[in-house]
Amino acid sequence: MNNNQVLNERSLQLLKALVERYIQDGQPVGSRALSKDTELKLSPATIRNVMADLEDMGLIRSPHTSAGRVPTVSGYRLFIDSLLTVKPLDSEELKLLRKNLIAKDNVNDVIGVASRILSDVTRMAGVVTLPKRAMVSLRHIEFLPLSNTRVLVIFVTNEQEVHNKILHTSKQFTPAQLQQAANYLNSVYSGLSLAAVRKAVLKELKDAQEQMNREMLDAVQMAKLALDPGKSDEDYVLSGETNLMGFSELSDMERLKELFDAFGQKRGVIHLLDQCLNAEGVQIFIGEESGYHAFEQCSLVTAPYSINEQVVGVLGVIGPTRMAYERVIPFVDVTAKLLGAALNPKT
Amino acid sequence: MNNNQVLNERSLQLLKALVERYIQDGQPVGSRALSKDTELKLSPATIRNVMADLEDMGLIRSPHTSAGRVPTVSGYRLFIDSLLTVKPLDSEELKLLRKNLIAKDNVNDVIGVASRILSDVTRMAGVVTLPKRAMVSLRHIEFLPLSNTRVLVIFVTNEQEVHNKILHTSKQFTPAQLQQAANYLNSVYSGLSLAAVRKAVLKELKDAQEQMNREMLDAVQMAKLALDPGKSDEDYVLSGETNLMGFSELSDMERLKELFDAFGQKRGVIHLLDQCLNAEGVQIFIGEESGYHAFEQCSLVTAPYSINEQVVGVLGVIGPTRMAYERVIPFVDVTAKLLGAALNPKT
DNA sequence: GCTGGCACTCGTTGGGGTAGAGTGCTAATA
DNA sequence: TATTAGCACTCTACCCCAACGAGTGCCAGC
Repeated sequence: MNNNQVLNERSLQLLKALVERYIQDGQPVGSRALSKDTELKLSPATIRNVMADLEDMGLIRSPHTSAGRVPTVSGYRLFIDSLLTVKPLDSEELKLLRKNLIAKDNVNDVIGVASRILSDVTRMAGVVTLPKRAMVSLRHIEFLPLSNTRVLVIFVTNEQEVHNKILHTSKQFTPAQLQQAANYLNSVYSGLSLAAVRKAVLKELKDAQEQMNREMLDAVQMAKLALDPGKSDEDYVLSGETNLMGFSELSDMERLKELFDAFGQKRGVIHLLDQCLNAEGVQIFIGEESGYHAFEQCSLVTAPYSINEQVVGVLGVIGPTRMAYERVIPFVDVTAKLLGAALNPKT
Repeated sequence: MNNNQVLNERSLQLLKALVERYIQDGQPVGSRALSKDTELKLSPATIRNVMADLEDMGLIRSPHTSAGRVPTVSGYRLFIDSLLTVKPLDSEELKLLRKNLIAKDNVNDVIGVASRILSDVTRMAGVVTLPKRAMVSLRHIEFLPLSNTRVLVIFVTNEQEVHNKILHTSKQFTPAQLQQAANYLNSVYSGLSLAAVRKAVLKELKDAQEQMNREMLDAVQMAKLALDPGKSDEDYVLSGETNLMGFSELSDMERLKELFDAFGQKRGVIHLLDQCLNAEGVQIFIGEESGYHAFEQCSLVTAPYSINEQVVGVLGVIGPTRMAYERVIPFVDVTAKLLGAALNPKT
C-alpha cells in the first residue's frame, strides 16, 4: 500500500462518484453508499482504503470521525477540471434564452433580463456586469448648453446606449462653438473605443497645445472631461440573491450578512469578475479560491461576453460550492454568447 | 374591578414603561421588572392587575403563560401616538447630515447619500424614492436625430436632472424640423410639471388636430412619446438592508427571504411608500398595519420630501417593530427636510 | 384598592442513555 | 499482493427526564 501513489483510474472514478453523490444530496458520503453507487464491484472495505488515500492527498475530508467524506476545494477543482461530464443544455432553457434575450432599446434592460434568466434557471444568484465603458466605441457626441458655464455632453456608443454628463467649463461657450467642437470630435474620433479616444485626447492635449486652433483645443478639453471613467465600470446587475437564502451552507446569518454586504459594496465582486474578462471561456472560482472571505462557502461560474468580438463584460452565477456544475457551466457559457448577440448592433 | 374601564393615567404610564423597556432589551417584561422601573411605588401584584387589564384591551400580550408581556401592534400604536417623548436630534447626527447632504451634479448621488445616512445612523435599512417624474417640472427639451426614424429626446428638469430616451418615430425628420419642434415645446411648456405637460399634450392632440400646423403637431406627438411615465416612478434607493439580518425578530430565514424578495420586487414597497406622499409629516406603519405579509415583523417610519414646496418623493427607515422610535422619528423628519433642501435648485 | 403569599404553568438547560452511521484495523482469502 | 469480512471503536443526533427559574393568577388580609 503506497500512500503517495499517483491517482489511478479507479480512485478518480470513485472521487467522481463521491462528488456527484455529495452534490446531489448534500450529506457526507460513506463507503457503503459509494460501493452501491459505482459499477466497480468493490466492497466498502476496499473503498475505505481508497478514500483514506484520497484524504491523504487532500481531495476529500471527513467532518468528524463517524461521518462520511465530503470533497475539499482541491477535490472539487480536480472534479471540474478533469472528471466532469457536462450535460447538454436543456431545450426548454435554450428556448427561454432565445425568446427573452433579444435586442432592446436599452442596454440595461437586456442586461437585467440576462441576469434574471441566470438566476431563475439555476435557482441561484445571477450577475452580469455592465459593458465596460472603455471597451465600447464612440458613435456620436454632442454638446448642449445648459447655463453659463455648464454644458451637457451626450454621447452614443456602439451598443446603442446613450450616456450623458454635466460638465462645468472654465469659460462660456456659444451654441455655435459647441456645435463646432462636437463636429470636430465626431469627425476625428467616431468609431474608436472610448479608451482609445481618451488616450488620443490626452496625447493631443500634451503634444500640441500650441499648434491647435482654439476651438479644437476646447473640444478636446471637453472630451477629456466627458470621458472620465464613469462609475458604470464598477457596476453590475444582480438577481436572485434571495435564492441563496435557501441553502443550508449559507444558513449562518453572520456569513450570509457578509455575503450580502459584499454584494452591496460591489467593489470586491467587480474585482473578482474582472479577473474573468480575459479568460477564454467559462471560468470557475471554488470557495476560498476567490480570495474573498465572504465567498468562502460559494462558487462562482463566469463567462465573458462580447460586442463585435470585443470582450466588454462578464456574467455568471453565484451559488453554494455544492452546485450542479455539469448543468450550470454550459448554461453560463451559452448565456454569455447569446447576450453578446443581443447586444450587437444590427447595422 | 371593572375590566372595561377607560385607560387611566396610571395604566398609560405603565404601558409606556413596558414598551420602553421592551424596546430596550427585547425580552418580555414581567411585573417585577416594571415595578422597579417606574416611579409609582407599586407592588408587582398591583402591576399584574393592571397588566391583565391592558391585555384585555389588546394592548399587550404574553407569548406564553410564564413569560412577561410584550406590546401588540395596538400597544405600539397607542405608545407612538400619545405616549412617546421624542428625543431631540443628536448634534453629531445633525452635523453628519449637514455635511453630506449637499447639492450634487447628480440627483441620484444625493438620494444615495441620504439613503446611506439613514441606514448608517439608525443601523437599520434606509430607503429613499426617486423624485416622481410627474412632479418635477420641465426646464428644457431637445431632440437629436440618431438614424432614419430614431430620435433621441433629452430633457432637463428642475432638479437639474437629465433624462434621455430613444423614440421610434413614424416618419423621418430633418435636424431643422427637430430643432423647430424643440423650440415650440420649450416656449410653450417650459416650467410646467411633467404631469401638466403630459396632460396638456394629450389635450392638444385630441382637440386641435386640424388647426395646428404640421410641425407643432409633430412636436406634440413626440412629446407624448417622450413623457410616457418612466419606470423611475417605481424606483427607490435602499441601503443597509443587511443591517436587518442582525435582528432576532428576522432570524427566521423564510421571513427574511420574503422581506428581501419584497425589496427586490419594488412594487409593493413603492406602493407602501406612495401612501405617505400626501401625509403631512412623519408617518409610521407598524408590523401588519402595512398590509404586506413580508413586513409583518417590521415597522416603517417615513416622511415625504419636497422640491420647491412640491412633494416629490418619500424617504424612510425600515426596521424591526421593536425600534427606538423616539430617536428614529425626529431623524427621519429632519433628513427629509434636508434632502429637500439639497435638491432645491439654487437658481 | 393595594399587597404578600402561594400554588401553578411553562420554557430552558443540562445530564444520561441509546441508536445509528461510519470508520480503522486485522486477519482471512483469492 | 490486492481484496474482503469482521469487529471494536468513535462520534453525532435524538430523546427523555429532572431541575430550575421566571412569571403568572388568585386569594386572603390589611
